[in-house]
Amino acid sequence: VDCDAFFVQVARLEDPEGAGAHPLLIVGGTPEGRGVVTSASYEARRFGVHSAMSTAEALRLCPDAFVAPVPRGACLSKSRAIMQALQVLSPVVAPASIDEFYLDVSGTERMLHGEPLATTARRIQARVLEETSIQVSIGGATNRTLAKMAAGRAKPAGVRIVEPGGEAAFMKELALCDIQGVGPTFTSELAQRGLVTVDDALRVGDDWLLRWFGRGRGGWLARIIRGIDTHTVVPHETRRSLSSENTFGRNLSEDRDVERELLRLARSVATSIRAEGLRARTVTLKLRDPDFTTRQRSRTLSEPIESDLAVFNVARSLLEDLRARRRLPVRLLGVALSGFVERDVPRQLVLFEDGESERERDRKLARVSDDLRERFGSDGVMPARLIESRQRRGEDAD
DNA sequence: TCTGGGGTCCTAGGACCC
DNA sequence: TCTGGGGTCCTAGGACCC
Repeated sequence: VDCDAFFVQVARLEDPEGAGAHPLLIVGGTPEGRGVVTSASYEARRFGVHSAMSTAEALRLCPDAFVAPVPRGACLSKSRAIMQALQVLSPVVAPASIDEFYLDVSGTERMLHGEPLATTARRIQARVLEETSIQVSIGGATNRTLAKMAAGRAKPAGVRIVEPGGEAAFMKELALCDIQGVGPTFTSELAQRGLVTVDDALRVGDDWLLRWFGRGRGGWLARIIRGIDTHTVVPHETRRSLSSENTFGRNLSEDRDVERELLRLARSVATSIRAEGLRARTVTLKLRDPDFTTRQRSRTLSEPIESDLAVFNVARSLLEDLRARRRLPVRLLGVALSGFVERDVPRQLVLFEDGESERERDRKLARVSDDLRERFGSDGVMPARLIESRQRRGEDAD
């Protein structure tokens, strides 16, 4: 189940007079043309506008377009609402991203008196629209990757079913770059060997695919071009990482500003993992220089952490490492956490404090401030240095 | 007024262990 | 009178997806 131009639909629901009133709509970036397109209306796409393109370029192609910011919070809650609607309709639902969901409906044939899958799909589609006002397209197949590609071919507002046994015939319609998992790099490597369509790859034979692209990629390709895919729909996949990053309006050159933004990001990711009841062992810092060079550095601790302070301290030390190698103004900063442990698992006793291990005091402070923010809003409590920076900007800070 | 912010998975090399 | 074979964990980078 794949939402049609999800961000565009949500932006329109959120702002009917603005985004909702403009057929030519770009979501993402600013009207001045900074940033990139997250999603564009189908009308705007006719001008060649597509997601990930810079908004400046999109506006050159489609000068009359209305530019709306990404309604991030509304998208998240809408996504959850769709998830809930789907869970009523299908025994197994797995979200694949904010706007796509896989449903395993095998075993429901008897309950549905053997109705065709397309009929079930139409009903799900109508139901989601009714409950969430979001229009979706649905693809059906005997495996996940084909269902996804079928949904893509059904857009907008369509249903496409690949019947059992029809997998290979469906794949023959496609170019290799249409296959999910074949991106720009693989596409051009394939083209260098003269392979553009699925038919080309079938003709050349598995031996050559394996020889040219290796056991991993070549073997995967040989299977997928016949419609063979072994992914199953697993309902509750556990989170692997959680991150927060920001590209600044202008590059930061003052160390003080860089540290302050790092503190914001560290607080944001740490707050999120606490909300999910997790602790993390690995902290990754991401840094983008003005020339768009992107560098990362990560550190895995012997003990998992969850407090703002511990995450910030590790991130700051990683930042120092990176900035020691190349010290330029900062375009982007990001902090990611991974290597999660459930908070409820008992903690290993720390034998040697290494200066980066978290103290009970830090955890308590973090949880108390979570509580205060829940009761008094996100500004209910914050580090002094963030308050100072607001005061300098003349904002109210009670 | 080029180039966002989330993610997942894979690979390769090195440290380290038995 | 050189340096096996098996494994895990970690880091960094990259491809890919929405």
